[in-house]
Amino acid sequence: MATGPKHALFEEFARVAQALAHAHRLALLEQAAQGERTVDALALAAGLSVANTSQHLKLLRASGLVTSRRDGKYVLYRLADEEVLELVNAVRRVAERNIAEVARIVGAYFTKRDELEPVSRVELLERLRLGLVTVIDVRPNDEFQLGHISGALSVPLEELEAHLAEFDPRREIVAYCRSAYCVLSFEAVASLRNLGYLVRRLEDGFPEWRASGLPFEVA
Amino acid sequence: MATGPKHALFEEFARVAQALAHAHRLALLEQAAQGERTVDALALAAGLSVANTSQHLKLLRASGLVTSRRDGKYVLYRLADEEVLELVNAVRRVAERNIAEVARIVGAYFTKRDELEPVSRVELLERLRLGLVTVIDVRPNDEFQLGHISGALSVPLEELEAHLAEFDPRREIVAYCRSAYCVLSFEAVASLRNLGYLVRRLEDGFPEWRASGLPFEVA
DNA sequence: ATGATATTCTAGTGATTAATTGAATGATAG
DNA sequence: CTATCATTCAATTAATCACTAGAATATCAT
Repeated sequence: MATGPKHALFEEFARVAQALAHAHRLALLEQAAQGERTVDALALAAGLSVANTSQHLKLLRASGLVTSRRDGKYVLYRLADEEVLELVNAVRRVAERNIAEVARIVGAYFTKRDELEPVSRVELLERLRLGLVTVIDVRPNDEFQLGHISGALSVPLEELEAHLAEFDPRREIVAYCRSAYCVLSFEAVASLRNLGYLVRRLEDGFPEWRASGLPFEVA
Repeated sequence: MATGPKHALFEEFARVAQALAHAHRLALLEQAAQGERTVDALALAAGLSVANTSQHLKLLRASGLVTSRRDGKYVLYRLADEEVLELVNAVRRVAERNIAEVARIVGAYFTKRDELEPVSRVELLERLRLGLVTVIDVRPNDEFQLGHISGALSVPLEELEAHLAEFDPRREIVAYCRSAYCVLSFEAVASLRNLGYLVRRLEDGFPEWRASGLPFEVA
């Protein structure tokens, strides 16, 4: 119907939105936000076949959401830029606020495991500076190595019990993960609370910490 | 494939993105961002049949992007909240930055009409305060009446020539419109430049001005 | 109540498009 | 040359989608 430059632009914007409009692609974006990942790693993390993952990544790249580079045998994908992280979080916020089903899922699963407010990035930074807190990264270790909050311990959720000795029971623990609703940190908080630890979650995840310009380390 | 609460949330987020993934719905959102509009007005503005508009609006409402209320014979739609405006703008920014086709359209059409940087909201506010500038709202008058920048003149693009007498040739003119790539303000700037006026565009549009908490008037 | 106006719903249609897979093809390292 | 990693191709299946027409519903004016 309508033509003209504005309509043409809207069609392009719609393509970007379309790229976001699939649960698998959102999962891939969450992974890619952690750092550069191979197609294989992304496929594994998302539970998809490599071919299918490659197709989805192709679409994400065409829509400007991810970029790739070849490194030897591997092709590494990552978010195109931090705007993409903001975009995905904007979708999340709108859904949280305006869709009843989201509130239901969050209420039924997540708040059951952690009814406390998460720690804000600013607050964590301050408490880190004062040496008041133990920060644990509950993602798998390979994601930790791609980048993590400075001073954090790598404590993959499956190995939580093996690391208990490292925790000072009198210091508060802050657990973080990939993103706002990454299951791992909720599980970690629930387990550690049961064991009597004082523990909270960090708001959002590592990508948001890094995008905020806060101190992080690689490897 | 994957289940669990996270996947369920991703499916909900994908539904929100899906709602954005159509040029007509983006056009409807742009209209709804100006203020409360009737279905009829939205249909007219988007060039769609009323029935079709109603269907799209239903989808937008189910995805939490717009809300509606009945006022007598009419049903009025508006954006659910300002997060939605941010979401749409986040899509726009990602597309601008990462899609070559968008850069091509913008370069081919828009920068031809106005190669100057737009005036920022902060700058306009300051120059308004100092009385240095004439602000013109080039949207149709009904949108002006739904809300406009305090002190702005209603100068619908079609009536531009009839309003020339109101402009002091020595004062700079700032034109604004619905959104970042609203054609009207680009056309207005091009026409007024040809007539020798000093004129620039405001960045983004009225909805962003209002969402920033800057002074506006209704009626 | 009745007619006029505004919006939504139902159902259907035709077209388009999307997701996925397995096999074939490319690219790279050793 | 072979193994590994990734992409592409071809094909299948499924889905969904945009849109319309006409009926149905809601409200207002008289």
